[in-house]
Amino acid sequence: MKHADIVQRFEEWLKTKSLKLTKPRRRILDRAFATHEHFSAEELHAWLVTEPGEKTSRATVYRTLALLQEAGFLQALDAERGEMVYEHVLGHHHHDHMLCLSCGRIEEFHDDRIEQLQLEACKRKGFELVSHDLRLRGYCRKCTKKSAAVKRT
Amino acid sequence: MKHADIVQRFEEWLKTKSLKLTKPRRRILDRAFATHEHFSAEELHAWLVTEPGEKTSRATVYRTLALLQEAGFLQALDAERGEMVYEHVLGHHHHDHMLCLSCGRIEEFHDDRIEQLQLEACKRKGFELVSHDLRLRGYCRKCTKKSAAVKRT
DNA sequence: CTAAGTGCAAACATTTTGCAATCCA
DNA sequence: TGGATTGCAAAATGTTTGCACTTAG
Repeated sequence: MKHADIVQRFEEWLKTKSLKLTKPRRRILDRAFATHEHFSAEELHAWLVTEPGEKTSRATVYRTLALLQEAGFLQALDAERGEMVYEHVLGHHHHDHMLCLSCGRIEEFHDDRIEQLQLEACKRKGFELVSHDLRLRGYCRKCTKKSAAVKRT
Repeated sequence: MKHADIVQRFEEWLKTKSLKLTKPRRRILDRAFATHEHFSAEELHAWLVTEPGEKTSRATVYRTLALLQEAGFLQALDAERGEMVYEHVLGHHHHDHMLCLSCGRIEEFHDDRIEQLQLEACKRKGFELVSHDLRLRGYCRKCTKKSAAVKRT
């Protein structure tokens, strides 16, 4: 999806709530979608402070990230580093996460069969599923290799 | 497993670390295993303050819960209520969680096939799995019924 | 014009930590 | 006796909020 479309969609969503697409919101939206990595509110704020442009307060960053989540543009993920990290949702498929305990890398994966089994489990328990998240903790390929190399030494 | 055994095991584990089974630790252990529900550090502390017995500080509760986790007696779970909740691990099988968005209820479920598929996903990605947690968010049977009843009204 | 939005700093909430006093093997 | 432990209060941390001023439409 083109960035202009994203901006337009956000503006439309805001309109339905009688909210405005202000300059700070616009800047936050732009910057959030300019990265394709996971990022935290604090990181995003740091970027905005560092990079040239209008000043944007931490408070507005947090408030706008909340709006972007509510609007379904971003999703928050607790990657267990003490702060939430965000990722794009718009135009992306659902996926789960592998968290590397060594380097902090966040890897994405997906398996429809797992999702299917989740639904079955819900049916068994009479649970009406809204959302889920599956986090696998361990060591990514790179870190596994590195540690094997150390052992060999 | 009998409580006396749990106490003994904890004492042994502590010994391997040159740590002592003190009265506060003992009291925290006892109380933590006296409930079969999920509980938070704050709740546990409140129980200890309310119920008759030696005084126990919040700090010691947090510190001891950390030890019990490290020893593999308890597991922390982020049930998304702003504080960690704990559950027994000793003598219990692994399970995942369903979190009711309406009443906060935490339901447990398990499916070996899901675990198997997780392992497969890890193999595909070259990820060395250490642990995982799967959280399903939605509405439990009770709350689903209740909301259906409201609609009917 | 005026509801909505902003920055700032203070407030929050949970958890952690420094430290002097205390305990116990 | 000395390392481990405790309680207390202060600190840490990520996030939220109250408020007076500003802005968008």
